Amino acid sequence: MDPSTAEAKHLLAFIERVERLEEDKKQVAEDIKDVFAEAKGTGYDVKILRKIISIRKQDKDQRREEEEILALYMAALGMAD
Amino acid sequence: MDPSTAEAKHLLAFIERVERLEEDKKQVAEDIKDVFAEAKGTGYDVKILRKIISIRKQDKDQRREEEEILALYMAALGMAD
Amino acid sequence: MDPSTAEAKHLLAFIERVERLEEDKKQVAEDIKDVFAEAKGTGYDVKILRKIISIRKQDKDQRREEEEILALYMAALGMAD
Amino acid sequence: MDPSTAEAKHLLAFIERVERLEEDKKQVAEDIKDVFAEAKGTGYDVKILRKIISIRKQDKDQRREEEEILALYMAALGMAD
DNA sequence: TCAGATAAAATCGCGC
DNA sequence: GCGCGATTTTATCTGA
Repeated sequence: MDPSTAEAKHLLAFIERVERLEEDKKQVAEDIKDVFAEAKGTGYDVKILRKIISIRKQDKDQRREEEEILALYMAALGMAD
Repeated sequence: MDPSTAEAKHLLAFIERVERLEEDKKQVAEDIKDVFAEAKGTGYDVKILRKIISIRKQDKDQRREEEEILALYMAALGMAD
Repeated sequence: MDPSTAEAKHLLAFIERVERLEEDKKQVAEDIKDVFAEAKGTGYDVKILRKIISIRKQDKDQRREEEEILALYMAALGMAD
Repeated sequence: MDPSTAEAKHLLAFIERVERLEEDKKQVAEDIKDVFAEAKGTGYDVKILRKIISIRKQDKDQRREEEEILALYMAALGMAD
């Protein structure tokens, strides 16, 4: 594709937007690692921290799922939510 | 590879074992679909069934995770479990 | 829902049938992993094994499709197959 | 653990920092999906876009690696880079 | 540094 | 046909 066409520029714009966002994501992932490293330096057991976070996440997910099934039940019973 | 060598036969044996197991897996997946189809025919809402199953699974996972973190805590405290 | 009603028992029966089948499926999936692990221990490259299996699967699908097309032609020509 | 202790607050602070960062990461991931969705709406084939991005990433990694090798050679030859 | 475990992406397939 | 969910593959990460 001729890179000077408007078409090519349009395409490149999308690609570069994604690439920038992926850079951001990578950066955030590194920030998370840094926090764990800092916690470890303060004496915390990283494995336990991860497990706590995982359980808290499951709690949240479970609550969300329960709300969803409630909505499904209400829809099945013809009730607005 | 010459398919008459012992090497080739050995390789083929692994491949065919996997292929048979994948057939089994596919069969089980179809059985599951059949059960949902039957439930639907009996008047159940398949989406709700799936959601219930999903929540029950989360319950089980959560219980398992809680046991794991308990074990981690006990290990951290130097207690056998 | 009152879990003692026939309705609830009926529902639970479906759910438990699916759960049992999902257990089976999980078990078969683990068996497949075990075979790959064994092959790996024998010196095979698992990634390549997977590739071979995938290609064989494609071949089979293609052959099946060609047979179906052949059957269609034969039917169109009024020939039994 | 008594959640009112300084210790518990300290722990919670780490956990919440990680949780916030994970929220951020999730948000960025969604932004990426949005860009792809927009590109799709403009007529692009998302699969191809992903392929292009993947190739560009490989190129970049390769270029970086080549620069590193070059630096190694130059260092081995006693040349500053 | 590597294997094993874990998590993330991409692809596939179903149901709506 | 399109989103959504499930599955599979790929990448990342941790512990030995």
